Amino acid sequence: MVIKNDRILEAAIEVLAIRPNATLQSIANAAGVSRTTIFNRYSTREDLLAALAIDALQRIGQVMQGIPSGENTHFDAVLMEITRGLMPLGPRTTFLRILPGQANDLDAHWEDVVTPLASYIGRAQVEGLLRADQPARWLVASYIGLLFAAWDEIVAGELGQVQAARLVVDTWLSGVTHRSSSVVAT
Amino acid sequence: MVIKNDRILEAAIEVLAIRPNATLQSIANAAGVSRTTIFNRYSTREDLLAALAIDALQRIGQVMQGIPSGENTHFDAVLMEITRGLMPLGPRTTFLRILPGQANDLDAHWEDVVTPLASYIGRAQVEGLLRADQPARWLVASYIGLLFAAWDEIVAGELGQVQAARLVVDTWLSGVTHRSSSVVAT
DNA sequence: TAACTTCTGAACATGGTGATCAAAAATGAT
DNA sequence: ATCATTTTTGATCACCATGTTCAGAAGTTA
Repeated sequence: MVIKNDRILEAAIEVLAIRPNATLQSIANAAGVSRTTIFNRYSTREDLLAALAIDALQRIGQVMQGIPSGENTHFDAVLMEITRGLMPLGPRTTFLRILPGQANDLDAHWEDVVTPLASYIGRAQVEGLLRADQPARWLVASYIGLLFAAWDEIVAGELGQVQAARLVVDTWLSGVTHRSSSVVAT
Repeated sequence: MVIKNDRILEAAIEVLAIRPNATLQSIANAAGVSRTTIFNRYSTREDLLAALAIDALQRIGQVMQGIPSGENTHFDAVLMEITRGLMPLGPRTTFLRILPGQANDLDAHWEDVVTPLASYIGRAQVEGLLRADQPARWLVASYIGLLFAAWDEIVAGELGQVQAARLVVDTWLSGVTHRSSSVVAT
């Protein structure tokens, strides 16, 4: 799956990040393109928004593809690498939440995109690396939840990408309760 | 702070949950009220949306008020109680994310609402109950992140409120790594 | 140059938002 | 019950973003 770099999408991300209600005209201006051209490519405004979300999902998916499908030899290390790879995508993922959530087929895309992670986590659970007293689905959901939290903090300027990745992995694996040593090597 | 039960707000929650782009007219119909009346109370559409968000925040704040400000004698128990209290608010909190996030003053409201939790967590950190190698701000953010994850799962019908609360607390405190016994009593 | 595709600007219809206002309905006080 | 006040209502209007159509310009490929 090739992720193409569309001037319109890039401009839309910029403009909508500042003003979510921005006009298609203003997006067209930012993209250096006619408003008609936008309609040529995305028949409705909602289509454009959906394209933004799908683009974000594809980039997430691309990172997730880096997850090995074999044995979990270096679980923590792999998890950290994936998490680091995801950190830069924060600004793009805003649209996954702002989007008209209705019963769109984004959920299905999510499933696809997160599949490698879900499999990886599921296997780790079977192998005894992750606790088995929680639903596999929750393990995935909780990781994603921390991911969104980290993205928010990064966008808010409260965390750097490296630190954020470390916090996500560390918190997800070990929780926030005080203990002498961390599971993940610093 | 008294949270009033506005027919318009309740109708808006219902209608917008199904179709986020619903017209004010349809909301008015659902509320059994004239469209003009909506404008009398909320001067713009965005105002109405903001009112929904603020309402959700107020309800969250009300639960947070239940956090004791004294010593942390039963940290886990208090955390669980608060988490359980928050679980039913899932559907209302959708608007906190769907909202035109721009530079509205919702962030400030957030700060206010979460203050009791932040203080509570900060104190627990000082007392050695929670790990001190992570920013206090992240401890709060990660909890909220798991909260949103749980709300999503509940709305998706994947979890019940009781189980979801347990997962949030358990995961936040102890993480997902396999260990023999849970920190939180079941 | 010629065939073809994409982009563009203009014009138009549609529909939701927001404002205005006088009449109607509900509320409240005496 | 009467009167005064407030709220609601329906109707009308202007405005603007969306979405459509289309002929011509610009760019591409052969």
